[in-house]
Amino acid sequence: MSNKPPPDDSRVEPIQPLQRKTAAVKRPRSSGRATLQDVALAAGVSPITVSRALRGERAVAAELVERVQQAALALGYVPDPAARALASSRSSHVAVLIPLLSNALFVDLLDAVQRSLFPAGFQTLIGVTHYDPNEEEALLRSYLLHRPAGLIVTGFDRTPAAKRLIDASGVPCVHVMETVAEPCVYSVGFSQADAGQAMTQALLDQGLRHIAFAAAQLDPRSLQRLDGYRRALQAAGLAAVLPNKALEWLNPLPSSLALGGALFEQILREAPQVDAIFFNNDDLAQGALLAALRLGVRVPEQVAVAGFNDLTGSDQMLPTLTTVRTPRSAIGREAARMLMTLMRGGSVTEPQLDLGFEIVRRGSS
Amino acid sequence: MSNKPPPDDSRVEPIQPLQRKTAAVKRPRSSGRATLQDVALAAGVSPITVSRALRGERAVAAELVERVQQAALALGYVPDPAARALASSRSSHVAVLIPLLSNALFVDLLDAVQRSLFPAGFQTLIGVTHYDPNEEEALLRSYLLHRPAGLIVTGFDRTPAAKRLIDASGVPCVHVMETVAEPCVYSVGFSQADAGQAMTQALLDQGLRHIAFAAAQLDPRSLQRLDGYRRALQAAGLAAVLPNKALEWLNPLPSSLALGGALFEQILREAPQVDAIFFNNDDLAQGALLAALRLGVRVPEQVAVAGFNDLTGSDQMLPTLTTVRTPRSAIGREAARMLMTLMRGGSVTEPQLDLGFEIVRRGSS
DNA sequence: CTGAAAGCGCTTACAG
DNA sequence: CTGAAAGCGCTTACAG
Repeated sequence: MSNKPPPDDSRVEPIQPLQRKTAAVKRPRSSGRATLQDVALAAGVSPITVSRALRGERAVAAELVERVQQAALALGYVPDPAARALASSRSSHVAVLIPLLSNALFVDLLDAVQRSLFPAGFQTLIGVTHYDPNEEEALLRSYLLHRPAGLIVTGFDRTPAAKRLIDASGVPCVHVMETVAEPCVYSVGFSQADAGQAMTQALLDQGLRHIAFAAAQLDPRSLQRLDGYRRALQAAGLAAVLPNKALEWLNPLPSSLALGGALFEQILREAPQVDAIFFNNDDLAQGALLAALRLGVRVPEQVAVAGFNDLTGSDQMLPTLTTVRTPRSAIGREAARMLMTLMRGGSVTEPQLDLGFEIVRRGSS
Repeated sequence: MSNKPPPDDSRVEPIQPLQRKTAAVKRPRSSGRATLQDVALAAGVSPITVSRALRGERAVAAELVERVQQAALALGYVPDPAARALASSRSSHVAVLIPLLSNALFVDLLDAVQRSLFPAGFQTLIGVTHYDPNEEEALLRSYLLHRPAGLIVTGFDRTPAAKRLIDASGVPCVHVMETVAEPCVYSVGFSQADAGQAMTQALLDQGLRHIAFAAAQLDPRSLQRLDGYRRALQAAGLAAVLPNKALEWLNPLPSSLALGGALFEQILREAPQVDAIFFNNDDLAQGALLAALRLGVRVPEQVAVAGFNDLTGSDQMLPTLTTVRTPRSAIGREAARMLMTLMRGGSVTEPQLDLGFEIVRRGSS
């Protein structure tokens, strides 16, 4: 645990003059940690061989690998991430860009990513974009300076400059939450539009006919769900009966329980014929259910309510909330797995991974 | 190459002009980014001066600073974090260790930390300990290898080994959520015990006498709140009337709406004399309010309910939830500020920063 | 399959 | 106040 022996620079000093106890002379800058050099010395090989043996790169004689690993273990050697990053111009960081930390959806995603990446030796750098492409571009610019080993970004809605930054960096990148059929683009998610359509269809199948769609934030994925909603109405021949617009409440404010309650009241007031409301996110729907309790509106008898994502608490509401369960944990896990393959230089058999969704019918519809 | 390589070991060669200017025939490994060198060349100074001018370290002639900054700007120079970390054995990362990502409390904290640190050029590395000191120790071990510039950890409950790791690393460390009066320990938080006592006292002041305390997770801060609860009862002379134990429901499971509902039912069943329940976290209390609706128990007439933290949604419940508002965003912001002072080598005037709390009386009590 | 050399882009430590 | 030298601990690129 003491300082490692000074490097054996056989200087030109055959005759060692007095032992000038070099107390302050040449203080080592080293951190005291075992280095590649130390392991090499102990194993009786060159540092490069140690490097290769430990990384499992190229062919190294099995016997040497064994010896190196033993030495590394004995010395408690752990590679220095900074040195490695400098030499290879690639760090052990994975930057993850998500819109928001206050939406449980992304927290679940993040948690899953982290759980997969950390044990593999990757550190997660989290960037919050607040749904703003310009903020995302700035984050990207900043994180790319750190030469991340990989990148996970949310969706496909970004500035052209941001796209160029990603491409030019050559850093492997996986897109999450949506999938898109484009060559050389990796994505893990599900079809937001199909999910929106399926939920709407489920309400239609119950015999509901005046189905409103209420969304907040209005990010790209919200609008895709809206598309799905419209498709379902159209397919049911209802789009002609009532102009869609009359049944769509689109609010750009951030999603919240309070906003959901406000939207609920507004819809009942402005469109009393509505017999179901499909909220674009569970927090809105939960807020609506609470508002219904407050107002004495009976759900689902008077109006049915459905949400999206199956967030925590939705199964506790009164009534329990019908919703679309989205596989964000699986998305995080699979995205991490795909990214690791890419970072290793491997090839991915299924570059567009669709993990689907599930309609969860509960008490509110 | 053409030059004869010098004798393998510098045996005895005091005289050696040695002008091995290796021509740059080789392919450059450089990334193409502007380097310190480039800026130095452009500004007509040495690289060290550029380094110092840009970091604002030591005294550099104002005129040179100006010139260097211009050159850096013109070349779009941005320091390489890896090189900087390797040379200085200190990265631009700040590791933040929190128990959970699924508790909104910590998400708020994290968000505030990130907002303060990122603009100052620090990257946040997030570690989730799941309330497990051993997991925390492992994370610490791993993150410390990256030579973080700073550390933010939650509370004071950690393994002795983890404490030693922090101390030995010499990395500035700020503790959040609690404060403790110990020399050389930096903390930003509030008194969890005082908050527990104040909430209990507020219920007592309303004339409630059979106040139950219900907690999940049972992490150190939960238990401190329990202490405060006991102090309040004792001060009111109620501890003697009823043995405390009969009014305490302590469940080690993770906090959740569902668990809150279950605890609520259990308490009403097992202790019908209870006229108020103080839940250790808002999610439990919210679950209790939903259970009350389900069961037809009138809150607060039949039993009052109080929570802790004032999480999102508590003001939307039916009835709205009485709770303790905790300053986690301010804690994150101030912890980041304190840490930045420490990382700069500055001294902190108030090493134990108590940010207080606030009782929020609403409909449930 | 293995290694000597060079270099990644900074900062430290020492001198002047 | 400024700089030449050395070095941080790895990997790349080239040879053999």
